[in-house]
Amino acid sequence: MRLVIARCSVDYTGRLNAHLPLATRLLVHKGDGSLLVHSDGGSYKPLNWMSPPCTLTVEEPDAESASAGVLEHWRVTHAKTGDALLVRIYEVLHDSTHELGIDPGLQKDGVEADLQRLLAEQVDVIGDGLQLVRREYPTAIGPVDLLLRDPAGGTIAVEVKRRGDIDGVEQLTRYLELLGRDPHLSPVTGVFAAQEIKPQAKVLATDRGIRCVTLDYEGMKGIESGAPRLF
Amino acid sequence: MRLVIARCSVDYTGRLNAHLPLATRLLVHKGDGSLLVHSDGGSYKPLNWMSPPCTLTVEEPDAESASAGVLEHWRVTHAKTGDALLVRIYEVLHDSTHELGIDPGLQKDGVEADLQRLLAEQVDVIGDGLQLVRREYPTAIGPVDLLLRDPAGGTIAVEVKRRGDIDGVEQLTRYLELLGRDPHLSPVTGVFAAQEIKPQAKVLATDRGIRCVTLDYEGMKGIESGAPRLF
DNA sequence: AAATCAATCTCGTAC
DNA sequence: GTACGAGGTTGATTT
Repeated sequence: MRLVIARCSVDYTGRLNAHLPLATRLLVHKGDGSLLVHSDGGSYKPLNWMSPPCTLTVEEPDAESASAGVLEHWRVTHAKTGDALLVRIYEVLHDSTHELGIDPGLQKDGVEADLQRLLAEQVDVIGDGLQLVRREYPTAIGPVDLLLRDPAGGTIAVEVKRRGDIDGVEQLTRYLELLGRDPHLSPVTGVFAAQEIKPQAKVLATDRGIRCVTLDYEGMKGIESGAPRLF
Repeated sequence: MRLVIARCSVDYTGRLNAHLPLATRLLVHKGDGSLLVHSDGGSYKPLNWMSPPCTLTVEEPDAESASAGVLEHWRVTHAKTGDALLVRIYEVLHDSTHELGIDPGLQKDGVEADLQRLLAEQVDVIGDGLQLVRREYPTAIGPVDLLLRDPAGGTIAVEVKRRGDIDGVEQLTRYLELLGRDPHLSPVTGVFAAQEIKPQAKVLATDRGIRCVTLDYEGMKGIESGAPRLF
C-alpha cells in the first residue's frame, strides 16, 4: 500500500464524467491496483476512486500540463469497463509504502438474516397462537421470509426487513396476491416486520390491510441467549 | 489528517456488532474526527469506520490488554447514536499528520437529472409528433418525470431512470393508474426510458402495456451540444 | 458469470 | 431537521 499526500486535480470518465479541481488530498494506492482519493472530511466514501481490477501507470506530463506545473500524470484504467481516472500531481507532500498482508476480514452480527432467524424462533412476537410453517417459503416470484398458521386455520405471510420502506410493502403485496389464490393457504394475511418502519411504508401497508410490527433486535436476542422468562 | 499503519484489532458496536481480528491495517483519522480502517485490498469501502460527528480518545490499555501486548486503545464514539468503535493498537509501523485544507468538491455530469433534462429537449427520441407538457408533472403520489401529448390527443407518462429495474416499473404503474382516472388526460400510456433496462423490468413493463425505450446518453448529449443534424 | 438483495450503506435534495 | 430517492452504489449469496 502506497500513501501519497499531494496537491492534485482528478478527472474520471466512465459511467459518468466527474472532475476534482486542484487541492491537497490523500491518495491511497492499494496492493490490488485500486486507487482512492480522499479529502480531510466527509464519510468513508472517497471523493473519487477506481475499483479493482485496474492498473496505475505513471506518465510524464505533456508539454501543456508541464508548463502548468504538473509533475506527473497518474492514469488508472479499468480494462473491463473502460473506466479511466487521470490524476494530475502538482506537488508531493508525503510518499510512503507499506506491507500490510492479507486481512482476515470482518465478522458481523445483527444483519437481516439474524433478524429473520430470531423471529422464526419467536413468532409469538407477531401474535398469540401462531405456528411457523417454514422460513423462506418458496413461490414462483421468490421466497416468502416466514409463513405462519394462525389458530383459525388461516395463513400469515411475514416480510422481514431491518429497515422497512415502501419497496418491502410492494414485495409483500405481490406475495399475498399469489398466495391468496392457493386454496390450501387461503385466507392469507400479511405482516410487515422491521426494526424501523418508515411512515410512508406504514401508510401503504395499512391501506392494504397489512399489519406492521416493529422488532426489538436486542430484546429478541436477549431471549434467545437464554435469559430467564417470567411465566 | 493523521495516517497510521498499525497492527490492530477492531470492535464495532452500534446498529450491529462487528469484529476485526489482529492484522496490519491503515488507520485514517480525518479532521472532522472520523476514522477509517482500511486493508490493502477490496474496494473503497473500509473494513470498519466511524462517521462524523464523532470523537477519538486515546486511552491506556487496561491490565489485561496490556499484558496481551496492546499499546493503546483508540475509542471513537458517536455522541448522537451511541455507536462506538474500539481499536486495539499492538504496534505502530507508521504515523504522520498532514494539513489538507477544505476540498472544493466533486463536479458530476451524467446523472439521472441530466438524462431527464436532455430527454425533455429531445422527446422525438420516444416517438414522432410528441409534445412535452411538462417535466416533474405533479400528482398526489409524487411527480411524473415527463408528461407528453401524442398527436391523437392522448397522454404519455414517461419514467426516466439511469438503470431501469422492477421498482421503476412499479412506480410508473402507480402513476398510470392515477393519471388514467383524469378525463383531461385519458387515455394515458406509459413509457419506461433508461440507459439500461434489466430483463425482468422489461418483461413486467411489456406485460403491463408499458413501452421500454433505451437511451443513448452520449448520443443525446452530442445533439444537445450543437452538432449539426441532417434535415 | 449473471442476477438478486441487503447495507453501520452514503449523498444529495425537497419539504 | 426529516424523509425520500439515486448511486461510478458495494458486497454477499444464489442460480
